[in-house]
Amino acid sequence: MRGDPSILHVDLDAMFAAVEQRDKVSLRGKPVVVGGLAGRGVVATASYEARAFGVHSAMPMSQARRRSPPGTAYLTPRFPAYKRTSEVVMRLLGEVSPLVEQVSIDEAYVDLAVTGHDLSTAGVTELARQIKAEIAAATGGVTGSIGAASSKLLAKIGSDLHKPDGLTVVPAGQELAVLHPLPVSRLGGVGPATEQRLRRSGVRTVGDLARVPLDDLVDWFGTAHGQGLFRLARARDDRPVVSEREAKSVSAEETFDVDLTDPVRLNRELDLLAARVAGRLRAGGLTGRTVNIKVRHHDFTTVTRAVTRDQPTDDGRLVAQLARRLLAEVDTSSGIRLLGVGVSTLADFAQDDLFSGSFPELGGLFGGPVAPLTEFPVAEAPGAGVAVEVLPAAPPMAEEVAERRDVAAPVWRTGQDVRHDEHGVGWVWGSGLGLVTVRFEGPLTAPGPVRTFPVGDPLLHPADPPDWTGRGTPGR
DNA sequence: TCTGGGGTCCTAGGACCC
DNA sequence: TCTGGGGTCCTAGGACCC
Repeated sequence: MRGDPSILHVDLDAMFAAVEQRDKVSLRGKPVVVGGLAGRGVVATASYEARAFGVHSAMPMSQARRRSPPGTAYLTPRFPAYKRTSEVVMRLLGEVSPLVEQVSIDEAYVDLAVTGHDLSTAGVTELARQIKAEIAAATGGVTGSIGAASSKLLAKIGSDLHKPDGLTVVPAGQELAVLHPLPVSRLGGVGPATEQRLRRSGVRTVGDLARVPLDDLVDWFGTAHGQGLFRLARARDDRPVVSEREAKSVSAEETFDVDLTDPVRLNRELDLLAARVAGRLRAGGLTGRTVNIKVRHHDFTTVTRAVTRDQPTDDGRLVAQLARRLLAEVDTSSGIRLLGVGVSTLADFAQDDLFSGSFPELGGLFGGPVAPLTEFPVAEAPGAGVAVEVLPAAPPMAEEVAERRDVAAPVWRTGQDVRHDEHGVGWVWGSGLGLVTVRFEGPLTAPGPVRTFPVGDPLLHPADPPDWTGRGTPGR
């Protein structure tokens, strides 16, 4: 905690609704609800006129419609417009200080300590007043509330204290006086579950929380959360303002208007989501090793599945393929309301390029760069079967051998998958390293020639993989 | 017509390695 | 041949935030 109120928290008031009211005169002074208008939509932002009727963010739209008076405007979000307004404000804040942490599209912390501004309470108050006026002028009337304090915690609480169009400066030394009367739910990180647990022990205000021993908090909430609450209740918060944070995951998900059961349809949706995620990865110059799916059942129970590969990817077809495998592990027969695809364990460079050369020596497979996808000519044994054995690189696993006489069907063993396309080219598809032995056989006769290939990584193959689904490549 | 979409962080358990 | 302990990676789930 600092000795000056040198951290600002700037929060635009009901931003989505405010932009709509700015852009359409007839909406001013009226209840405006922005969010998903379809059956399962929720409220993203309600204007203050709508909030008076009990409408708030995250409320189901159906409920918002019941609460709102006639004449309420229901609008689908126009993100590009909000983004432009956000950029105007962030640019403005960047002129106040070089250290600005944008938390979301409508919120940011500004560190004044790295500037030459007067950090007295009066000085900061005047500065915040100016910033508020500039925001309103630059955005055409969208207002922001500002809190200034000696920590992020108090700055954020301050900006919330007199919304909308509010300004609260917490003088150094006054933190506990401001904090302790507030309900615990005002602390960042205290949601419904934490609030409920605290209430069970008679804790309602931050002041109450400050009287709970550390051991109890750790008991109830675990080490990290427990210690965090202990500190926050005492206004101990030295989290720095950080301007750049690296993304940790990229994901896309969709809630369907009606629950889906058709596996073909589900797979198609998965492909679309995978393509969206991959496109955003590429746009951000990112690649990731872990592919996740999220499945929400009709009863809102949610499961996730994940698989981590050795090499990162930004290839939508590969993400889709892995996502389909993961989905195959989940029982979808009773109806799916939401499907999601994500990529995590991100690397910020495309590793593909490093290994797109020729096959390395076998020795290189063990710990070194991996080979491209292994191809083998199925046509070498026309009209015959092909036996494929996949031997993992690690000797202890060598007894796990996948064997299959018909490579048209997938082989599921040791994470490997064998296919062939209509051109008579077989593919080994998997993330493991090792050797694949292909034995070409005549029908019901003695084994034919045996060839051994290093198993590489499909991601690294420069050519388009074949369409294993038989339904065409997921389109864009 | 209850419950969006994009994220972050934490925990717990198991595998694996030394 | 009764078995320890720490570190790391991975997966699944949950709480939380805007």
